Amino acid sequence: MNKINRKVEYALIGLKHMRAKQPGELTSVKEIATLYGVPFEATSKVMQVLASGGVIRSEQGAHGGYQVVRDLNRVSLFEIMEIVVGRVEIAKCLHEVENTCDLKTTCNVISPISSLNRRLIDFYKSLMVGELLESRTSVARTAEAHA
Amino acid sequence: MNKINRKVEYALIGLKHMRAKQPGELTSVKEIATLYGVPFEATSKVMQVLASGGVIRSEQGAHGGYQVVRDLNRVSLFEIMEIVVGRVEIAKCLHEVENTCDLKTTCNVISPISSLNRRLIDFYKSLMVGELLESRTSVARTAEAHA
DNA sequence: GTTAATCCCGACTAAAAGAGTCGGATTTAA
DNA sequence: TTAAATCCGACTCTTTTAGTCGGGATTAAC
Repeated sequence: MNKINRKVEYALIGLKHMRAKQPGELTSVKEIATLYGVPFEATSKVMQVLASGGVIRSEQGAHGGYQVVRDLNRVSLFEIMEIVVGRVEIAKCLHEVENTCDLKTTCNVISPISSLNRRLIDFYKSLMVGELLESRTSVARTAEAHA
Repeated sequence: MNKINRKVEYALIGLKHMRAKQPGELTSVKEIATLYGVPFEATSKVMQVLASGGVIRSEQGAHGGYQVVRDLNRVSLFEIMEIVVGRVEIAKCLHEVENTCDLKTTCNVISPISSLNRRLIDFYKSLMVGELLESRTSVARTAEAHA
């Protein structure tokens, strides 16, 4: 529970890497995959989604690649999560469309859960990716060699 | 992703129900199960865990049941989650014991992720169950009949 | 002391979500 | 034309989540 999605992780890895580049410089998925040891196809798909979400842009063809186009200090983790994994919702009963929870009429915690959901979203919205990627905690037990 | 565990949900349902009772009054799992339509066995197990965690206490035998023993305004959601689902950790690479992430040496986002994890924990720690269970949001689209 | 209601506990099965792979298509610099 | 890259859908494998089952232990009521 509460585990961060692998996709979000790949997104962060990619964003952190691309962010350090010169303006206009492109990064291929291959570059990211070999450098950080992440699976090529999976990472590739995440980049595509980030591109369609407008956070990065792609250039096709040989010598193509990706590049960050938005100011990551103004992109929240919430936005990344919505782009990469879809709706950020803590419980099924909050889902408008396919309302799958069958406790609806009897449940006594819809309000608390929906409240929790709102606060969690606020938390993620307040967290800017740029700032997050800069964090350098002393607790990281293993070196971040390529940072 | 980010979905709240069913177990946590049952815990909240049970706690909210028991909290409204007279001091000393016991609640059986059957009562909760029939009232809110939650599965008996699953809910039962959650209550046992909550009891072993010291949030509620159990009385065995006929006319037995559970009862809240701690001030829920001083019990954080973090505590409940740790009791009910175990370690609150956002990524495998943060897990000391079974360190399953194989990107460790190359990963460039350990610090950000561990930072995120800490903030999320702080968020959950700051959220008191008592206060949460009182929330009555206007957005709850379906009535909470038995509240 | 028997019964019925309750908590207690481990093992099991089924369903859903997560993670990754594969095949092939499209685009474009060289 | 070729090679390097993005693009995309379908598929499998694994892990997690959710729930069930069978039986055991405790205790109030009769």
